[in-house]
Amino acid sequence: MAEQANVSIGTVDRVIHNRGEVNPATREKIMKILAEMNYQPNILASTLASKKTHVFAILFPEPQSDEAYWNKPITGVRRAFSELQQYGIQITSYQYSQTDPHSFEEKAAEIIDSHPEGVVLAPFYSRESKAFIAKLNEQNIPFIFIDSNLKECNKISYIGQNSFQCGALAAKLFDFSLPGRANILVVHFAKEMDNQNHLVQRENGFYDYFNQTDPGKQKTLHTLEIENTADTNFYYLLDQEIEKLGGLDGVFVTNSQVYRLADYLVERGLKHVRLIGHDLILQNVKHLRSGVVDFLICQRPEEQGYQAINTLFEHVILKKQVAAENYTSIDIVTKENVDYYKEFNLSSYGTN
Amino acid sequence: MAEQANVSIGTVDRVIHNRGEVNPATREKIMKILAEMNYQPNILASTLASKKTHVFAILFPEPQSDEAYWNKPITGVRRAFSELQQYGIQITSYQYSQTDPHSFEEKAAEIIDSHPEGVVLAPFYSRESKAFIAKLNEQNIPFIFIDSNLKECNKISYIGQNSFQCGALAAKLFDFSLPGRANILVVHFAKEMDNQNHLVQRENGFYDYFNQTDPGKQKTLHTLEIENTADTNFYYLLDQEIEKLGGLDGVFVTNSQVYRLADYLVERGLKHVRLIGHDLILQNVKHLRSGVVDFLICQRPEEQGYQAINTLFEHVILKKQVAAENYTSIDIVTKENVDYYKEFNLSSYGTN
DNA sequence: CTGAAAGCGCTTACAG
DNA sequence: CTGAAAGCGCTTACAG
Repeated sequence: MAEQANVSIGTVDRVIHNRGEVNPATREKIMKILAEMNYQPNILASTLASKKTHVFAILFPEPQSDEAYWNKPITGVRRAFSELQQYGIQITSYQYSQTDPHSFEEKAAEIIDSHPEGVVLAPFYSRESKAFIAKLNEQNIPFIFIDSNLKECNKISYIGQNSFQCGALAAKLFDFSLPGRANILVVHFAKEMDNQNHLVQRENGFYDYFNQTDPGKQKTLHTLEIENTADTNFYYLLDQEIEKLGGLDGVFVTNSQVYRLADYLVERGLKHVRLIGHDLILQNVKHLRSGVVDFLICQRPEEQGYQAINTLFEHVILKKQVAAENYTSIDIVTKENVDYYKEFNLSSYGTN
Repeated sequence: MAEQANVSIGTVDRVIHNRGEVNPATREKIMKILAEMNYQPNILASTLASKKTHVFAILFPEPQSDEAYWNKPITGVRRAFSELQQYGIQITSYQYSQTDPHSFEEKAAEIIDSHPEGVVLAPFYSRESKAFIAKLNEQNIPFIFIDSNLKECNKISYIGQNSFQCGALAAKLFDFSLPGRANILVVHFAKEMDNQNHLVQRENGFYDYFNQTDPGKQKTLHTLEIENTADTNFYYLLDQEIEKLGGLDGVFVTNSQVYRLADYLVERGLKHVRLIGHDLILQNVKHLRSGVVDFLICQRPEEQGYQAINTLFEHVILKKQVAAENYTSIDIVTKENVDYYKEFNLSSYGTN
């Protein structure tokens, strides 16, 4: 190593990790030799010697059931953990309610108190997220967004889809399969969405596609917001809407709750309606196989969880440069290829 | 560790790696304690101490150009290498000609002579591949198939698509966008394919779909084999074929050379023809963006290369159980989502 | 058949 | 400001 090439030993370490206490002259000398020999630290030896531990915190929405979407990113986090625990990585998981912004604030405060070395969060509530981010920035804790993005804050990285483009893709698929005149409904199973919300961005992409390609206004588009509760009270809303439109040819549901619309279509015997929605959850797959749902536009949530942790590791431990925006693929899933989108599933890891 | 719990030290190592020379009684005792404490070896320490090196060989077709398909799996191999070289993994790359089975045999012989600890191969020529595999089995060298599969040989794993299902998916997309009567051509840019060949399996899946769903024979299907050379002499073949069919509504090209058919359609001004093919190479993407190609059915070749090496590492070094068939996703790529299928690209690593 | 020693490339107190 | 020593959890010859 550089030590024999020059003088000291632990001094080399001091300059590599610049923990001061080094004569500028010798520092220069060592730096030069390091550069010359293109020194690459051996992380194996390094983590073996320093029995240090690095804790990351994740802050995700609580899954509404065992089959719900938000279980999947956690699976990916676990896989990353299983690979990185040998480097002393620990992960603490925090969950907030999808209907209670206050729970987000509570968990965020807990995270701040625990002083993690990095955070992965899904910024579901944008106001509360911004407050949290301000705190993280104050304390110089690096963070990564997953699933949806917030502009203009110094995140390490965003990992997720381009929501606008998801909407455009859904539009294309309707365009492809519904030639001529058609009534298409866009359904949000959510309430009070602000403009940062990625469901709104999906909607925007959808409308934009037809604005670009359908100057003759062959397609009649309409949007409906339905509160995200588990009941079937929304059926009458749809009945009304369809009557108003004078028939229905297609429905685009902007999130993973498309199965609820599928249930409705089955209940009402509306077999000819093209239905497109998002995400590969069990209930959606059932309706995809039976032909009620035509296409599911999917992300790879396990992959996203896995990548988020890995990216944090690369940034925090390996001090590598990481990409600021990591847009994941927008997958079109049909009955024919659905079997090949089953992501890995692991047994048990102690992610907490 | 177990050492103080009992007696020795290097003896524990001897039983863990069973290099004999251990009294059966003490062996039992140590085994028991190991099990009790659920001993997990520390690979970091292990690879640090034993400055061993593990060499893997890869045997892929030679890319026909800088933009050709077979560059992509190599990129994935490089990425895996960059992560695993710290564990002493080395990779030697061998390439054979896609038009000369003999070159495959030559490279295979070189690999055998080099005594690698594992092999990843694309079994392009099935007869030659079988001979190679027989040798590998003889010498107990584990191997993994990538891209296409060979049944009934004790491979560690297959990593690639289900080709039959790719064909079915292509059929579905035509079915979806060409209602009623239609003439659809299946084009192979290849010659003398045996039945193991994955292009043939794609064709089979395609025909099977319509056999299942089109009892009224609304679709007229026909297959054409065109030798895989770089010229445009095949244009007249297509002209003839179209005349015979009395018009053309769709073409399915079973491999990545769909851009050649796109060139033909542009040249002949056949704008209304639906065109579906395989794989995300530059020339195909160009035609996808311009609207000549409607859908590309894609695999993730970088991902496959990456996974192949990782799987070999897990089997050979980590002694883990690995999945025997690792079917990768069958992605539908359109103009709208193509930007999100650009896989990672790395600068330079010394894979050879 | 089984110890005990040296060393892998680093980090971490601890002397000076 | 800078050495020198001990140790991380393992492996590898080398003695007995």
